[in-house]
Amino acid sequence: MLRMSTLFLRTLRDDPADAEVASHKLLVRAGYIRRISAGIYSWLPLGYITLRNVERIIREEMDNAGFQEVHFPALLPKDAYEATNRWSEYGPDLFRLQDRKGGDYLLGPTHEEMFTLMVKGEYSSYKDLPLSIYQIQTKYRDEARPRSGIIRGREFVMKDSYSFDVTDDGLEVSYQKHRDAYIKTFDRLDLKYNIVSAMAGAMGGSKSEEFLAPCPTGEDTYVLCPKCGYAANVEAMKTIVAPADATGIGPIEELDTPNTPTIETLVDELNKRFGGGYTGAATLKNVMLMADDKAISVLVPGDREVDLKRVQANLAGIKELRVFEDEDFKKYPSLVKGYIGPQDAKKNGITVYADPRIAPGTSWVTGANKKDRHARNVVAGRDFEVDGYVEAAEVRAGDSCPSCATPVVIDRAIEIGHIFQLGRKYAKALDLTVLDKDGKSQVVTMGSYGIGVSRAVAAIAEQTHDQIGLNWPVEIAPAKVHIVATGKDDAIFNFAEQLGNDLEANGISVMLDDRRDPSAGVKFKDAELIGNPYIVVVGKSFADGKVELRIRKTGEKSEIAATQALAKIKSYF
RNA sequence: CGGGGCGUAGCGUAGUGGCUAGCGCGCUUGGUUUGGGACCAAGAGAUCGGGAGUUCGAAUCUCCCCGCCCCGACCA
Repeated sequence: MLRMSTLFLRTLRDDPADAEVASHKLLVRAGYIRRISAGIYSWLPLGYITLRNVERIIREEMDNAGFQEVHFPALLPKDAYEATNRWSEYGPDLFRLQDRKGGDYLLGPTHEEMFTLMVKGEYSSYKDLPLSIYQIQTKYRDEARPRSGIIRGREFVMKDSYSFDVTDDGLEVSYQKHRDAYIKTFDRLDLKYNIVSAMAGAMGGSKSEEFLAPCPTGEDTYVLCPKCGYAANVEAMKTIVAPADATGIGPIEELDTPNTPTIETLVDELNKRFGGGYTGAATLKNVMLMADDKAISVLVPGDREVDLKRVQANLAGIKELRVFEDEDFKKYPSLVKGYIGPQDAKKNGITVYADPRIAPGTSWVTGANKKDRHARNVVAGRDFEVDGYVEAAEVRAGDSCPSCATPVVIDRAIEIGHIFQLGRKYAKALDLTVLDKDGKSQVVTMGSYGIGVSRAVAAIAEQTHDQIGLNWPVEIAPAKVHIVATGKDDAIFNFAEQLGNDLEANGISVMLDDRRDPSAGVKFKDAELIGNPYIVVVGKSFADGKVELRIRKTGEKSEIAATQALAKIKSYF
């Protein structure tokens, strides 16, 4: 039983000055966490109990799914990370340090390498697979910008699992098992979430889905179809456009368009000249990009910006992608800034990628590759060829759902889980092979699956809190029942103590406010701030043999005979 | 890394060159209170982020450094 008279806890009346989001403010005010440094937090008793409750649920669901728990150090030698190139590729996000002999070490940001090596050390036969193992570990990433309290820290707790299979089909099965386990886990954590398709990105591999907990303060944006439920990360959103019929469209017509280097000026000029009807969407924008020192051109409708993240996520193997700078234009003198069109791209040897909206047969107004000149009736596939289609244009609310064409909405969320089919990248790099039935060596295929444990605490707080404080689900709260004893009558405190003991004897965790000094108001405010789901007030009506029951979530209050309290509360669980 | 803001007691803050750095919360002691963050009285608690400089005099002005927050870039 948590007795508030001795609990290591100080609640704060004011919001901390360095907190912006609700979970951060409330977790600090209610005495769950304290900041140590940017993105690094300590857990006080209430916070640590809550964190362990979340861990417990995750652990139970992983164990139920047949995954086995192991544990790695956070402090690791660099060797394995050199084999997969991540010692250099991970860049400044990696916490690096040296031992007294000058040997290089790191604080693990994620543990694919170590798990791969662990399995390599023990197993060498197809008969041993499939295997899924996991750990709950503190991870370290020297984030460029930690933010939002515990939502994005430099030290955080993660549950990471890894699956090992011989075949692609086996990987698919392991992946589905994890997906199912995640659904059970997040349901038990009482989180609202969407499963969205994502891009595998830096982790390598193919299929990937994110579990996103919708929340206005979340830092991920994703696309959601209100009708069919299609959900996708913005990078992974697909654009479906039917090819157009260009048979009636006349030949290219070059126009004298002085001083129209931007889409706005061009549209104004076109409308002046042709009596209206032109919008930015009718123009074709040629955005020049540098992709790892290679110049590429990306075509998007003029009313949309290029989303670099989408381009990068959809073009395999590009490490760095940036827009052209003046220096780059100097290297390509034939490109007339503001008047570039795709018609001459072949001459310039530039690879042209187009957003799917630039479908074959669509007709555009675009640059004529001469200063102050544009061209209209420029038809894709007739007047220019594209080397490839790539999702490039920014995604907007109202864009068509790729599966049912309903206008989608864009929502914000916290990423609480991410599951990947990694494939053989790590196994190959670290030479994890098993012998198959025929005695032939096979490279193992892997999946990797993460849940942000400490982040989940914040996400739950974000989704459940209200104006007056935290408001935990029963399984997460520091205690299921919060007993508030008010007044100064010893009989009240004795009864509260007895009720607490009885509840605990029945397996119901209790926090007891047995402080003698604070006024009733202070105790009520604290109870509400701390956010345990059931509050029992033993106070002024105790003289009439009654106590008050409150349900934190609904605000519902009721009086009940003190002698009935135990039975009544037991019936809640 | 670019832009913006901030750093004064455990927390929230006032203080734009002047005397002993002020207030609220919290904390200690005594008293009065006791169902919605009580009241009275007396206290403890601050090298004003650090260093250098300007000045008769610096929390306050200048320079350098450090730290924190927000937006962006970046990021399982």
